[in-house]
Amino acid sequence: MIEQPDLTRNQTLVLDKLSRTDLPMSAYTLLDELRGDGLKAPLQVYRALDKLVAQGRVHRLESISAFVACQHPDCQSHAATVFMICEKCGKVSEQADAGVATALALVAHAEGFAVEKSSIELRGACGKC
Amino acid sequence: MIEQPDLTRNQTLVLDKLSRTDLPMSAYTLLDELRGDGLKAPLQVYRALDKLVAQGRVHRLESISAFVACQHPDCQSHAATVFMICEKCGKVSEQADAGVATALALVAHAEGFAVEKSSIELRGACGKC
DNA sequence: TATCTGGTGTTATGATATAACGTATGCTAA
DNA sequence: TTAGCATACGTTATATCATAACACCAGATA
Repeated sequence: MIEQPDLTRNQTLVLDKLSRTDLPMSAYTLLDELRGDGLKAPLQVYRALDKLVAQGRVHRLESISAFVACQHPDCQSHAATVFMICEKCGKVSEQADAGVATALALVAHAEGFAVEKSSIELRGACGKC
Repeated sequence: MIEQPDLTRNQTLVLDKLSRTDLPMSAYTLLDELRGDGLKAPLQVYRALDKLVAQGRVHRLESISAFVACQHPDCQSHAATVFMICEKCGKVSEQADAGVATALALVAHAEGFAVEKSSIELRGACGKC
């Protein structure tokens, strides 16, 4: 288990905002929506996001430069998380999958590559769209 | 087979530059290195990159906002390409793997998700580092 | 010729992210 | 208690990545 420290005010604001939607948000959108709570500068948001991502409570979607709250209770325990990003409705589904993790581990091992982080993002249309 | 049209001058410059290194390059680094060849503005590079990426001759590494020349002769035929990016030496290895493709297809199918593009990037240390 | 398409060049701007600095707060150890 | 340290905060400025909008040109084609 990884320790989950208490969150600071800014971290709480950012995580709450992200948790109340199933859509990814950019750092600047977060900032705009949190101006009413006193946030004024990008760094306030980015610093909070850095911590939240490090703790695994938020994920960064590299392919769209946006952030989503983790949808899993115990995300830290998963090796490979697959994000499916719908191009139509924008919603994101997060799935941990052992088969994907195993297949990726095999590819990495064959190259002698030591994986530290992985980013697996599928773009397309979700079941509803 | 996908048709591979002749490249324009700007596209050729960009692809040649990328092909002469095994390191990924940002669009602005490419621009700087191609100023001697007459390129002056970011759009000249981005437009060339757009075409090359669409043709599969260049890949964009989402997690580092950089571009690499494709290392495969027939990349178009592969469903899932895994990029392993070394955090120490910066080199990138590109592997197409059927096991990964299959595992991802299963995850997507379980969600009813229709995949259009995939981005699979592993960060870590390569065999030499 | 007239027109269409796609590439080009250029200026300006938008979007994402970090550097650098000083301040405040809470903890720990002498 | 006080000194020192680590961490978060606030602020200004700046770096980095990417696109909008417009005019021009060259080749294809009807």
